[in-house]
This record gives sequence, C-alpha cells and structure tokens, in this order.
Amino acid sequence: MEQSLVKPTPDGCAREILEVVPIVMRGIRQEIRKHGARELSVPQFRSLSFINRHKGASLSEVAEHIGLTLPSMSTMIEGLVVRNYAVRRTDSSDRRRMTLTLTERGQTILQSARAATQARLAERIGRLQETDRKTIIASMQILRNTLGEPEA
Amino acid sequence: MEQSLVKPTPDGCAREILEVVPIVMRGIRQEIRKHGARELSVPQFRSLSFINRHKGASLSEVAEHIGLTLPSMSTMIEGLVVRNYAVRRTDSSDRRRMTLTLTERGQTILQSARAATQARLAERIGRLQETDRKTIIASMQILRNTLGEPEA
DNA sequence: TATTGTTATACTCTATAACTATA
DNA sequence: TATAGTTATAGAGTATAACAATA
Repeated sequence: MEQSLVKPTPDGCAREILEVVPIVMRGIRQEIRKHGARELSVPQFRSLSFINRHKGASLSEVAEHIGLTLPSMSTMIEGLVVRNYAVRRTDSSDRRRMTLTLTERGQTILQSARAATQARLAERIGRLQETDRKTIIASMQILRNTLGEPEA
Repeated sequence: MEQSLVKPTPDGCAREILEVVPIVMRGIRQEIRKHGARELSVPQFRSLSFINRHKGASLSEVAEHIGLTLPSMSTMIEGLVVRNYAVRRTDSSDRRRMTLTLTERGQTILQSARAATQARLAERIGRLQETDRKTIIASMQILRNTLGEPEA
C-alpha cells in the first residue's frame, strides 16, 4: 500500500471520505443513467436489487433497507409496478402487508443495468494494479461494517 | 490487511463499490442534514467548500468541478447568494464571468457543517484500528484518481 | 390502539431549451 | 460566432400530514 500524506487520524479519514465519496457517487449515477440503464435511478436500482435478493419482501422492509420513508417508497414502487418491473400482492396472512417481487422484465432490467454499470466501472478499475483493487475491496468492507447501519 | 472473500478482479471490485458507496452516501447525507448543517445539501456543501478553496472562482469552474450543468449551478448559487452565504461579482476583466466568494456567514456555515459532519463520521471511524483507517485513506486516494474525472 | 400502506401536497435538485450580454 | 450566465419550464425524488384498512 502506498504512503499517504493524509494522517490516519479519525478526522483525516472522515475528511477524505467526505471529499471522495460524493465524487464517486456522481460517477455511479452518471454510469447508471448512461449505458443500458437509462430507466433506473440509483435508489430504484437498489430497490430492485433488494427485492430480487429478498423475494416477497414487504414495502416497509424495502423502505427500511434503502433508507426512505414509507410514502416515498410507496411512490417509487408504484412507478416500478406501472412500468411492469415489479408486482405488488397483498400478503394473505396479514392483509396490511404488500409483498413485492420482480417480474421477468424487472429481473432483465436489473441484470442489464448492473452489468452495464459494473462493466463501465470495471473498465476503469481494470487499469489499477491488483494491490490497489485489494485495498479498495478491503476498505469497502470496512465502510460497510462501520457506516452501514445508522446509529441514531 | 484482512483477507476478503471478494476476489480482487475488476468486476468484483466494481460490484463492491456499487453496493457500498450508495450506503455511505446515504449516511453522509443524513449527517449533513441532521447535526448543525440543516441548511445545506451535499452539493451546496461541496460548492461552498470549492469556492472557499478557490476564491474568485467562476460559475463555470464550480459547475465543472461539482459536475452540474451551468443552469443548475446558476440556480444553486442564486440560492446561496439569497441566503447571504456567497457573493457574486462581475469580473472586471471579462464582464461575462461571475466571480464567486463566500461571505463571512458562508464561511461560518461551511465550517460548522464540515465540523459537525466530520465529527460524527470520525466518531464511528475512531473505533477502527489505525490499519483500517490507513486502508480507507489509501482507497479514497485511489478512487479519486481513478474515478475522479469522468471520461466520456 | 398500533401497524401497514396510500394519497395529497410541497419543496429541492436537476436537466434542456431559449434567451441576454459580452468577447 | 463563441462563451458565460440567466430564465423558463418540466420531471424526478423526497418529505410531512392526513387518511384508510387491517391487526
């Protein structure tokens, strides 16, 4: 790993995150919009992805995971349902809950969005050395564990 | 550095970024909104920060750096000017350009927003070991260099 | 009463198109 | 003509408040 001028204090580290993460995020958004995934925003992409991993998840569960309020998520899902990416069904054992699943079309869109975005990202990342990629992967896992679940 | 189950291929690395960065971003947004910085969105925060580092920057320069179109940035700056965080002046040597600087109030807001957000982030990060912080810093620098400037 | 979800409403962020002023 | 910026307009994404249905 290369030496850095930034001191590894909690503050220096936080400052770096605060500066770089929004930049990377901007790039991801652009990629999702551009190549093969014009139809999906980042939260839509993440929601489809979550529903795909947790088939039959309820609206609340998706909202909780993505970090949106229930009304916002309701609106977003409505948009996905209208476009035939997802299906809403009333849970027979608790008729207040809506269970969500992807349609075939939704799965297709999700896969192509993920593949296109990932490929564009991977293209740039492929120019790095393997040690750099290891560093990135390690730090993503640290960040996921450390900042993944909001505390307050 | 810990061993990871994720293979350090470009694709595995891209997948990790695609999964973790939006999560971290969500956390950052929440922090900026919550503690001491209710008045600023992430792009506003970044714009103030850029103007502070590049006093007298033009509207185009800020837009370019943040990654917004000129009209969007014009609108955003208008909002900052109205709230007395920034000042717009016509460049005397080229009267088409607007030079931007922060007011004292803008500097104060920026500092307190940064301090509050950074402190909340740092609080969590402080629980990590120094090697983990080094990993994060290293990867942020790699990401900045690799994904910092859009290609297309 | 508490929980799950929807509808109504409003505000922010962002873009594209059309425009003005200056070079 | 080209560049810097603004205004007009529209769409997406999000929130809060009020509501309906079910437990």
